[in-house]
Amino acid sequence: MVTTQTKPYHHGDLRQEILCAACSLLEENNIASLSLRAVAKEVGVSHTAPYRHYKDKESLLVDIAKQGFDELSKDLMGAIQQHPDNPIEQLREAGFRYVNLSIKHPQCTQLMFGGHLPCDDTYPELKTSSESAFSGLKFIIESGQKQGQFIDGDVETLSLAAWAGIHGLSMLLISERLPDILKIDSSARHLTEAVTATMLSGLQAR
Amino acid sequence: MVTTQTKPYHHGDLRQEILCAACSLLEENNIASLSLRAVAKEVGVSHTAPYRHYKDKESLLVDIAKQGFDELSKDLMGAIQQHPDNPIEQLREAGFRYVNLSIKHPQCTQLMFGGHLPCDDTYPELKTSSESAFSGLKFIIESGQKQGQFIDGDVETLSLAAWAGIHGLSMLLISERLPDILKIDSSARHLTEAVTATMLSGLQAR
DNA sequence: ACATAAATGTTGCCAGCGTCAACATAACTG
DNA sequence: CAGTTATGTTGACGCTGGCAACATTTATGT
Repeated sequence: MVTTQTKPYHHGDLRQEILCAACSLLEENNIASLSLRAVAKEVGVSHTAPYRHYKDKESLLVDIAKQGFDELSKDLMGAIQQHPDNPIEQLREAGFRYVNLSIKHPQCTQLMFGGHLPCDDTYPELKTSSESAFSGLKFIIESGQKQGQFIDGDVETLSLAAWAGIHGLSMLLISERLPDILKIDSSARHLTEAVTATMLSGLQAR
Repeated sequence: MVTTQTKPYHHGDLRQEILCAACSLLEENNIASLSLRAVAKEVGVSHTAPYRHYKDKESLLVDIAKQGFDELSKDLMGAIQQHPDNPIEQLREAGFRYVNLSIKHPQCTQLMFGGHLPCDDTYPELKTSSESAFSGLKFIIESGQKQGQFIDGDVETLSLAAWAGIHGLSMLLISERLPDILKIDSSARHLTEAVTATMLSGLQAR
């Protein structure tokens, strides 16, 4: 009787609207200054309406972060599909996508990795989403090892090495703590190329 | 006439005590839940006393972060001195120290890199301290290039590649977002060794 | 159909926070 | 020793996250 199948009672899909507005407001400012009340006002509901859809502020933040991890997973899968059977190019492309996504949603990235959320099993769905992203990288490393293009060694550990390089660059770029000289002389793409190349060189069998 | 030379008026070096207490409380919980009022209570002064020494809460956070960068710089310098004229071992040791410091002060590390503070020229002393830490890494890379142990290339860019790898590992470790399997099977030291080795392999001339 | 329960949204309230203004006191300076 | 400055306190303000009580809309059972 309604347009979408899950359109609830009064407002329309308020949970989704809250999530969406929260993402916008988050990127417009930063995590610290994101208030549940501002989100409610943005959507046009009372300041306690969000509590009908999220237990507390943290639950909303978790949902935002989960969305970020899912988008990251999708991007990494895209990188794999873009270069079938070519782990080297897959890893290079994955690096670009990882960095690009971080730059596109810096505040969300900080939320995902900045220690703002508990990482134990309080939110199992968040853990699932984040580990799914990591498994994309693992797949690339494993493929490369099978094809003899990457060095042998524990898959988890080598994947972590690759992840660390890309992740570190992303975090440094959005932390804006890089020396000016790097910001002036080099674009993010150029720096990503350089970092990825170094990493690949360390991973490749020879 | 007094025990230390800079003991001011009523309290004793209140600024230092506030800074110290803030660091403790920060690591006991997290950035979000660190309140100026709690710091004041911890030190035993009224809730506005800190404003005589810090313009606002952010200024205090900046001071904490600056202290973190200075400690990092010192640690990296120590790594250089520990292995004179051996850039490879210097870089390996620097990696260990970087990761260890992050694990020792995870909340402070998040404060330093988590996008909680403005990174423009609002706080020049913070920028100075953070760039000083980076220059330690640059020195190692440059030495290695001069000795022919590291590949040629732009020093800034190669240093960034090294920094990214170490930094990424540190951030992933303290974000506690690593898959369980890595936490169970591997100690932080083991993971650091692996990541550093991969990075070194990518940097070394052959 | 209609009564009842469940889901959803609002109003009002509370404590805690950062911060400011006004005031109080201690230390330095002439 | 008077006056200025540095330091600390009290009280207030608006904002925040969150709870309780209430209102309204939708779903459900008979």
